[in-house]
Amino acid sequence: MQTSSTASGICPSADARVRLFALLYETNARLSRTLGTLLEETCSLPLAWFDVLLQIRRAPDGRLKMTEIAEATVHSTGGTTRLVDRIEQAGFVERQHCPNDRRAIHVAMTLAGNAKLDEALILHLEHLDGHLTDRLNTQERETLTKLLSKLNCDD
Amino acid sequence: MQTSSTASGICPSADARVRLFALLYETNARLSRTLGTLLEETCSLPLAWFDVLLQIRRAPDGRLKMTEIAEATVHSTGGTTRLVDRIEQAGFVERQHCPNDRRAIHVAMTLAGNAKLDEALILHLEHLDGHLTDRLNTQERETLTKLLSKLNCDD
DNA sequence: AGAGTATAATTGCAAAAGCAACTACTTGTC
DNA sequence: GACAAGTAGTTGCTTTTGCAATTATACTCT
Repeated sequence: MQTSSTASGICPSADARVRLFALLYETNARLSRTLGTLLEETCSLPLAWFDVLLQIRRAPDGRLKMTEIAEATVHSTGGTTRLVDRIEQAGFVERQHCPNDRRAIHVAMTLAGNAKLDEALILHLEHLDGHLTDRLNTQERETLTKLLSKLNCDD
Repeated sequence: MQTSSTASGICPSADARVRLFALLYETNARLSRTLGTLLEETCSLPLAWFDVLLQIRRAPDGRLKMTEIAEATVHSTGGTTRLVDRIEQAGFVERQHCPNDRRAIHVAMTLAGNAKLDEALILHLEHLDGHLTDRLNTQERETLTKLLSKLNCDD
């Protein structure tokens, strides 16, 4: 089986690698959309906010700098500024001055943010039960995790 | 230092399923972003346009209705209308009246669209070589495809 | 055939996000 | 210590997108 060429009689749009990427793209879009709708409707929490709150909770010391949030959520720094603006305005996070570096800002969760995230995580787990756990068993989920991890490391 | 509450002792944000979803979300975001930048810079083709062109090429008869594009690309119908507007304005697709159903519209590729897609697919395959093929072997890619397919079927 | 419902696409409006320019601060070099 | 270069975050502007309302056409049931 010949590899990437084109023009040679193979149709690149049918290439297994192209289909795999498309599948990843589409699967994520579908899952994200249904989860986003669920969180929005039941919890009034946009998916992008959920993502930020989750990243902050995961951080070793419970807070992240703006650039770290941008990196973790795969947003531009400009987009992150305004995303955090909205979440802060809603009272779920707060900006704190960073003592070591006066340019930097620590973003930390508030009590309300923690409570909201707990609430959202329950919905998230229910959603995953209906879309992930019921379709892949534990072993399959572990395999998937391993494979995606390999793809996710940055160059 | 206390982990953020959650009453029961288990921290949902560390749950393997939650991490798997986050990994999918993030992996897709990263790959899409690098591909999008590449296509945009080298080929002047937004990733969303590429996706539409690819879906149309995949269609059995080389054209799709608006709703089918919306479904396939996981966009709203309103968003799709304007997305197709832009692609049409650039000359890569054209709207055709549907003889059976006067409400519906067939979207088909133009010669320029086909050429552009070919060009983009070459870049896409190069990108995949650097981000997919070099990290997962054939077997692993097949496994990943199988697992994602299970997740992708709609309810 | 006609009323009522369902479907296909579009449009107005508003929210969200990126890029590039900018400010403020830090670090490295001489 | 001062100047150059690098880094953190914000803002202006523009593009893209979704949601809800709208229009036009098709289907269904009596």
